[in-house]
Amino acid sequence: MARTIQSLERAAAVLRLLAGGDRRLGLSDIASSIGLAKATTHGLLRTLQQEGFVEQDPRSGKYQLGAELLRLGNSYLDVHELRARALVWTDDLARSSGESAYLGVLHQQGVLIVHHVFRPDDSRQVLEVGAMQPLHSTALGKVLAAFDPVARNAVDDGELTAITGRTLTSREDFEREMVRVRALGWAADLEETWEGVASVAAPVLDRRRMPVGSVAITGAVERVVDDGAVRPHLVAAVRECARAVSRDLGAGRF
Amino acid sequence: MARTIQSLERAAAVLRLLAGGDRRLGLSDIASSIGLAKATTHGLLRTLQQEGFVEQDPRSGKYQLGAELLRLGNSYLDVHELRARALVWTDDLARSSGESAYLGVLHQQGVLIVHHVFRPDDSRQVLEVGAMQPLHSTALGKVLAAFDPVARNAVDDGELTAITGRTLTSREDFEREMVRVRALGWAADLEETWEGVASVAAPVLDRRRMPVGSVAITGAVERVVDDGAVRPHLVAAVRECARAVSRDLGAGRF
DNA sequence: TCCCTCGTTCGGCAATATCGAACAGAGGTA
DNA sequence: TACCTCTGTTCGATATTGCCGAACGAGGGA
Repeated sequence: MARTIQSLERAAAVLRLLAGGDRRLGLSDIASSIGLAKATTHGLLRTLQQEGFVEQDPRSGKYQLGAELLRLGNSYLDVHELRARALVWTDDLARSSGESAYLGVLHQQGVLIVHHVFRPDDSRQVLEVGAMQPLHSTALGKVLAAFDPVARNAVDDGELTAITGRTLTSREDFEREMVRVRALGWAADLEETWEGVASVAAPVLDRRRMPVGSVAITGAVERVVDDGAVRPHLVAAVRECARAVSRDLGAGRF
Repeated sequence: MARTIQSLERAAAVLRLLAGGDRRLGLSDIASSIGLAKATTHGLLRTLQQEGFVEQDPRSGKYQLGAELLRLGNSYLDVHELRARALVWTDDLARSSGESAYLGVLHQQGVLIVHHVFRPDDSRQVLEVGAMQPLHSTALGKVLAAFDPVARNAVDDGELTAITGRTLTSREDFEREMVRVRALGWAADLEETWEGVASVAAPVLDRRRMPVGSVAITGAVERVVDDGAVRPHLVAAVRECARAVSRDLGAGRF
């Protein structure tokens, strides 16, 4: 992994900057943020615009992400093998549990949601595919951190930021939780990421029994938790779904 | 729009190639498809991989799109002003019409779906956000082609490929349809894209009354069409939704 | 086993991206 | 209105940078 193409790295930095700042950015802001000359940044933006990766508001001249990224992101989902295998199983999981189901994979320092099945009722829900969630506070993330050394390293290198009052923030508590997750084979998030929301997750393993993602259900804490503990039938449903997907991927029987 | 950065254009071509071919591609295939030396292509792929835009299967060495694209595509949706304004209105549209609702924008030679509300029942549905649909056969596309000169040019430059037996394939028929859509202010797709499926769409206009997208509902032809014509209350619902979104964008009253 | 093809690395050439400075135009201020 | 200060954009010279041909090692198929 030696020589990389400078202009591509810089273009990627521009895209990531535009993805971070939640509204349009001006050329000068972008140039100074990345630390490049205005003319250089303009060249990058001009090309990215021609390719559809960024768009420019003709009125203000400011730049934002382009539609081509949405199209390519969708193509990524089409190719995603894990997601394809998990489609039917997560659908069943949402149906049988009555809660919304998620499929996540490790990406950079977080969990990337690659599939999301709405809770089977008429409530208004937003799709979270493509969104990132923290590793240390969510059930999806804990499972990955417990079984995937790469994910664990990402947690160790980062901060255990407190998102709610219940988020585990000390390294000792988190390590204890990791031991527990490994022993049980599943993880829970009891209002550690969102107030009033709990979730349960289990790992998906490939043919070499390495974790490639995790499956979870998420719902109001009153429905998911009973008397301080996650309802056993929900745990069983999540674990069975994860096992089914793993089996589809070629993992041996358990 | 003069000088563009060569390596960026080539990297974009690689990504587009990977998005087109629906499975993993080898380095040699990619290099010969784009018409570059293997070493050059490898440099592009190496950088794209480091940035997360492509991933390499360690077993076969083949390349596919990367997760970062999904994340960036999701960020694009977050910034999308039209989509943000349309969220509540399309939700109401799906609810009142009982069919699934779509919001599309012109992108390259097609319609890019930027929002999709499921039909309010328990049926299994796949989310189509990020997918592309043809301009000349869908209601979403016809509306754009009728009111947006850029979209019309895209249709004129392309082929009127027959997707079903009912797709309009002659330039004369299509021009007549355009006149009709402009006169009515809405468009229909009666099994011209999918067998057994019909849809109705109306344009969303910005403050300068230029079309920036279109809103549609789609459903089984038996439910949408009655005696050869689209049910009037569905047309009214779609047009009202489009007007509401347009008003939110600052378009004057009608 | 051989052999072909794969992905990868290396090094020299020159095409290419970079940068500073100057340009035009919009927005705001006095 | 006139000024001024930002904006995004273009231009041209420099040498840095990415490009390509060829060679390498490994894997799979016959």
